[in-house]
Amino acid sequence: MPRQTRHDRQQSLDQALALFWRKGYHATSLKDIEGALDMRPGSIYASFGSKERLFGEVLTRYGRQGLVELERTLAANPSPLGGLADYLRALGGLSDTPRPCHACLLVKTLLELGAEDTNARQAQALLDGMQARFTKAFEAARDAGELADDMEGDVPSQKPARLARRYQTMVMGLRAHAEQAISATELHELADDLANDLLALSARRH
Amino acid sequence: MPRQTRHDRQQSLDQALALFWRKGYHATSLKDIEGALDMRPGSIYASFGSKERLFGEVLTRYGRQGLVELERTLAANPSPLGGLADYLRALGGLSDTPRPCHACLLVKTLLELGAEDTNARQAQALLDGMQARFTKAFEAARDAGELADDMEGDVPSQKPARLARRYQTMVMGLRAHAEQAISATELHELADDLANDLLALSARRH
DNA sequence: CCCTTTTTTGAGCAATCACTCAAAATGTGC
DNA sequence: GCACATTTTGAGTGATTGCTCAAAAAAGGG
Repeated sequence: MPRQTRHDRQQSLDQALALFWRKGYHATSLKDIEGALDMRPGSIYASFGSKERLFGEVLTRYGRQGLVELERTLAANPSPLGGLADYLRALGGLSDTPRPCHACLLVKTLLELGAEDTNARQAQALLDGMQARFTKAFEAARDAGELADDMEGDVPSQKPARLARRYQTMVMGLRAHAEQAISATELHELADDLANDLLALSARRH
Repeated sequence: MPRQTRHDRQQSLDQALALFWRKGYHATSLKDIEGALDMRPGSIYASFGSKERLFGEVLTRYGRQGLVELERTLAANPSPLGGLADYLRALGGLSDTPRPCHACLLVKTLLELGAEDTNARQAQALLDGMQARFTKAFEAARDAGELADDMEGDVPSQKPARLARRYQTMVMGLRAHAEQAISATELHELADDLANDLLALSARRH
């Protein structure tokens, strides 16, 4: 029977996540990781293989958590468009919570490592997953009649996939903005404005 | 009389800029810099003091160039709101030009180095400068009667400062989005959609 | 309590990091 | 061509990087 390990793998990943999220990939040294996980190099390499692969697992974990949170927010609101607006507003509350970092780890990774790196591709794939979910939500909004069709025929720029792209642009921008020295009040205000612009998509048809 | 230097300072800065922009701060080693500038360590340190200070000068140069480009775009269009829309569309054309990187160096720096770093603060200050210019443009738009005042009184969310914040959010998001593996066509489409959303601010009043 | 299996340890590896400095090279004024 | 002032060189600094591996420690099962 395998002897039980001293450290919980998921917990170690969470600690590594907080570290990478705050400092970024390159600025996080193995010394830092040793300290955060309270593990010696040998154990770390036995468990995770390399710094690069550890970061990969961290990214996956982060991506899954983010998707779950999005799903929960959308489920809490009967209106698809309202759910998306709520998600924006929730991001505006980022500055209140004691997160390690306000910007999205996936975006940070993509920008730091460049599009060719393996882990950056992983981040890219996870971002694509988020965008796919956004598209589904906009489709639901359309089917529920929440989207204004300005003219009779369907307007290309109002197609769910393109709305989702614009929405993700806002989310990325908002979270990057949140990394700046900006007051909690101003961030709330900004998120609220963005949410209202989104809701105007349905209001405009009247 | 001082003997003339073998290298042009501005040209060296441009080469360093391309390097830092592509690889980020930490991933750029002095070996890389030596290669790009064709200078030996001693010369580099005599000219720029340290890697950190070199990066600082690079940021300043980048920021100034960006502001000049914004100014030119705004000046080319008699309508302030139209100018801002043009700037968005110009960013959508990023993927065509042979730039070292699509994302904004200031945002990359802010995300990589975290808000406490000296150079990140510099990046922050330059971003604030951009935002201030956006605000001026929205003020001009309002004074030209280009902004819809949905109700009679002034709507807080339509104040120039808040519009500028939202606009910068879009710019940041768009450029971060451009770092992803996205086709040139899709990026144009996205930038165009964002520009049209912006112009809708004036169209809505009818 | 001992044996086996698995995990953990931590000194130490080669490579690379940002950086220094005395010496060589290179212009300028005379 | 010479003397002076300045720039450029590049081998080499100590520190740190990600990582290895033989040995020690720690849990079952008997």
